[in-house]
Amino acid sequence: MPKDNTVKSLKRAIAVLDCFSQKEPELGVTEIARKLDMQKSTIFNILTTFQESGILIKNPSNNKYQLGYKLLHLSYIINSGISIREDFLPFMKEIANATGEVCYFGLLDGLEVLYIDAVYPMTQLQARNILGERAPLYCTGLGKAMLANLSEEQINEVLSGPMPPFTKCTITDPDVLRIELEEIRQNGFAVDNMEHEFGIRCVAVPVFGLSGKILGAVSVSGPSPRFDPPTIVRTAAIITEKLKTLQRCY
Amino acid sequence: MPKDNTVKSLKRAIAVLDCFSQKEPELGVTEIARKLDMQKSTIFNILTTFQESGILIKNPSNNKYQLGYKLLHLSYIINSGISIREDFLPFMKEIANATGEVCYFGLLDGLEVLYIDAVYPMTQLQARNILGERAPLYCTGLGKAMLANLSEEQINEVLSGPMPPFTKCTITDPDVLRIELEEIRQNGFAVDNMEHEFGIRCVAVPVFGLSGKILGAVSVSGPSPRFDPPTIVRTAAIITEKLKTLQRCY
DNA sequence: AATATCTGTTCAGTAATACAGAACAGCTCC
DNA sequence: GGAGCTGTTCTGTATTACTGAACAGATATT
Repeated sequence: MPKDNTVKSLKRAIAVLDCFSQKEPELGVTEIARKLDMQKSTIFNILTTFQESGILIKNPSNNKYQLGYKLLHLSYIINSGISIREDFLPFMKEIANATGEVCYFGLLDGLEVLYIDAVYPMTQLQARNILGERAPLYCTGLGKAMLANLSEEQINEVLSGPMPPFTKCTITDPDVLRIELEEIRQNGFAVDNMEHEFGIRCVAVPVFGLSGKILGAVSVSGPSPRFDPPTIVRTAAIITEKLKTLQRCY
Repeated sequence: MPKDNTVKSLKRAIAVLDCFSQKEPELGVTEIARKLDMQKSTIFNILTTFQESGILIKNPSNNKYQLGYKLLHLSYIINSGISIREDFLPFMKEIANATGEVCYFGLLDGLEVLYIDAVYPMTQLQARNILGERAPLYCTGLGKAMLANLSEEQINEVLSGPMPPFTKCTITDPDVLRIELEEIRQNGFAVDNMEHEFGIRCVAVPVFGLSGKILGAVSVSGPSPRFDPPTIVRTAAIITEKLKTLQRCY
């Protein structure tokens, strides 16, 4: 039996943190205990510790917990360290203004899309912050652009996992997706045809690091009526062209 | 000996997280062990566990660790839950445009300022994101506006703690600060006279919750030449006036 | 209004495990 | 080539985290 060098009680505590989501931002002791199939008292001790340190906040009115401001601060430290974010910002502004649509930039994190930034064209109002949002690889433009450039092994892992349909356009058949991934590699861009959000089409171009490995992707998305096939091809060309002008060091 | 209901190994792990800062975003095993006066192997196990779960990332080139993207995601969940943020946004835009200077909004978190948002006037380019940044209470406009409205006990705690000077204008004498806090209470606004950043003046107005407790503050700041005493008073009046129009539910 | 059934909380004993400490390995710099 | 760093591995022991049951407070039900 090899040693695994991990602190198991810490693993349990992190599992507790992972219970919180946008849909369930507030959870109680029993709720979490049921989710993780653990003892109430165990969860209670973990929650108390997290609360004392500011990682969780306890709502006194209903005794439920939510993620605390300390996490916001930790995230700020990361954010100020993501230099790639600032490098891409002017570049994204150009794309947003050249296309007149929203431009997204996402990184590959594990086997998920991690949204880093959204830039709106001058004509649109800047909306909410999306830094830190996540989305699956199989049904988003950014995701498919990255997925197509992963190893066969990683692709299998994604395609063999659960792929719940987000809209009636979501591609849930692994074989159909495999064919599309080949097309993406040949074209150099991926298209999301309302697969993640109905009525929204999206074109995404992969971004590679200097080592040749996939880093992330840049996309432009908007209402489907404005995104007919010719527009899609033209938009992909614009992004690809602008990407070439970008000096990077990753 | 009363039970404390906390998981001590988790406390240690959180202490490890707290070692990371903007100045030291990357730390090694020995470095952390020295900081916390703990065994190297203990830190190693904690770091390994954090890394496996994505909370920390290990840089393979130098074996140092940094905060990972999972924290970014957790912070995103919080962010989308801070409704006060969106409530204040249009209001801050009005102030930024009415004064032509940057408008800040911060919450009181513990005994520190937690920056929530910065809005730049139309004439200035939006700069970096500051959500999650922190600053002390004793030497910032936002901080002093809040500090003046805390309990005597909390004020003592801040004034008796270390108050390192950020600039040559930073007020480090508790007695001088006490007099100023009284002025702030009477005037209804606080002034930061280059105490945190040299050359930058700032006017801040406190924001109270419905219960009457201090929640945070709103400030306007800019280069000192533009912020002479009459301008400061006028700016404070603008913020106060706009604040009255804000319907809140906190 | 009284009971039932949820919550969150406390506590003591035991089984698990986290940590100390030493030894090893890989690296850089003298 | 060795001396000083790193990070990593490993084992025994003492700490302590978890189990499980009992209690308390709130809410819902009858």
